[in-house]
Amino acid sequence: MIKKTFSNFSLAQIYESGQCFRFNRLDEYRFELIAMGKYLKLEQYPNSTECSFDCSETDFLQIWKEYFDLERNYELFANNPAATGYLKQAMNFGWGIRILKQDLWEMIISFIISQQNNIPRIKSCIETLCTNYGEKKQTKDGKTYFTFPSPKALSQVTEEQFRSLHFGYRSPYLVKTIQYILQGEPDVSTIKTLNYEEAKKSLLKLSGVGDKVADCICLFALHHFDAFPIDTHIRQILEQHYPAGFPFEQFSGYLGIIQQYLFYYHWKTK
DNA sequence: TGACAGGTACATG
DNA sequence: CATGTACCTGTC
Repeated sequence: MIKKTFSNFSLAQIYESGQCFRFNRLDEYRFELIAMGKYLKLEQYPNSTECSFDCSETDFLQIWKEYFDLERNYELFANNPAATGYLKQAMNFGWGIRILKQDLWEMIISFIISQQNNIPRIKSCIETLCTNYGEKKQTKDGKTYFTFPSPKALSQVTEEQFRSLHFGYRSPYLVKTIQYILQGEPDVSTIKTLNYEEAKKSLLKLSGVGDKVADCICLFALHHFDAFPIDTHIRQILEQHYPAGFPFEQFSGYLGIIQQYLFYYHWKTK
């Protein structure tokens, strides 16, 4: 266990913000995460700035520091004078949210599954994928877990098989997208080098990826902070609280974080 | 029972 | 281009 201290960092809020589907709560202050081929246990007592990572110092520095976006100063955003009213409340409420930097391939598949779907079912679908097609591994405590399946592993799955695993109408989207990516059209490693607009354009070529899913992928995998995914919740917020229009231009460079504050606040207070 | 859940593809005008 | 609609499935 290594312990680190941060400001603007809350495991509970990150967990509840719903950006990661393989982040689970074990009890009030303990969480588990399966990501980047690893199993990570985390602990943070309520209202504590200290967080424990059950991993080596090397893994912390090479993987988790970037994954949890720990180098970024989230305080700066709160000091924007344009942050007033509902947004100000949302920022104060979600003070500990970080934008995770998750695996691109995993986010493409996960957010295709996420459409017209609720979080428990999204999670269950993804776990089904992992247990059926992921790599079986063991933690140092002997606990079994499954990594997120590779493109090659998923290329064997037919539409009928996806349907039998309860993916519903998303099944053909998955089959096509997996095929496109395996053929390198678009090329996933190239997408990582593109700017926001180009990356989004590229992602929109995939089947089952529309405006909202593309923005989620841009934000949660590529860290394009100008991506502002508009889903049903955000649409409601904009209609209710910003009928004259939301001042997007005031938050250039961190619109994605603003989106998460708004989403989380609305989600938790609905 | 039917609406709804972090939408998208496809068909029309 | 903009609007309308079908679509799997589980839960309340």
